[in-house]
Amino acid sequence: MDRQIVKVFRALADPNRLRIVKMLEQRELCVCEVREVLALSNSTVSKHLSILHDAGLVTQTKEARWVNYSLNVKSESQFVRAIISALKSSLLDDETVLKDTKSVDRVDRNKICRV
Amino acid sequence: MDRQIVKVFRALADPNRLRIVKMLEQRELCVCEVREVLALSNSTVSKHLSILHDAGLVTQTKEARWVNYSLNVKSESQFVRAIISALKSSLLDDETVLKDTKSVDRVDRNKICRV
DNA sequence: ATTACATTTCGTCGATTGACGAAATAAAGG
DNA sequence: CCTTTATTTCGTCAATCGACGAAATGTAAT
Repeated sequence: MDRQIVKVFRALADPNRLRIVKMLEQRELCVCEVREVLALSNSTVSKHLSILHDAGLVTQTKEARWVNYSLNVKSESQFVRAIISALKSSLLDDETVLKDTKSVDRVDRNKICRV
Repeated sequence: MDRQIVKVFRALADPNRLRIVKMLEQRELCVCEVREVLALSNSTVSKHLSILHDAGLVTQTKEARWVNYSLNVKSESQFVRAIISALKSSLLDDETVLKDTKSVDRVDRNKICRV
């Protein structure tokens, strides 16, 4: 059984990781920005992003002190692209997602990192 | 957070339930036919199908002694349809799925139900 | 070189999940 | 009506998972 596909579904089977993916539809984020919006600990957020990365749903790049995470919209995997696309048109009026969207607009790593 | 979407991902986060969905792409099946192919207990299979049904991925109809399960390709939910479609074009050369496909062709409730 | 900062990893805990066998349920078949 | 059959539900167990704080790591900034 193809472990990658199971990993994708597992990655998205958690509400907080779904929220992260919806946030990353908006823009690239670092761990502490995600932490700020989700109100979880740094370690928990880091673990969530690691799971999403391992599933191939997000990419990570280093920029100064920050590791930036982006949605992997150009994945080699057609399956991953199809899932990301399906999610893009979903949860559009979900209350939690809408609230997160506003928070993503406001959050600024230069004001909040460290803790 | 929309519980239905989480349910869909959770439902598909288990390898055996993925196998069931791929089997149902072929044809409608009853519990004992799925049991035969997956080599799991009746109760486990029943539970798996219940989870898939609750997520909106499969439909169930009663026919004589049997409850038949089918893939919900005409779901009201565009999201569910997109996921089913994404899976349709995935796992096409997966060894386990290919083996299951052959077994589905052979399995016959009139010869195997009961335990 | 040292310090500061952002992230990752580790260990622990309580909750959840997939497996099973037994019991219960639904209803077809005789 | 009674028996048989197929399925569902229940209870238990071991494994996994998401949360946390602390420790470790990587490296930019000074």
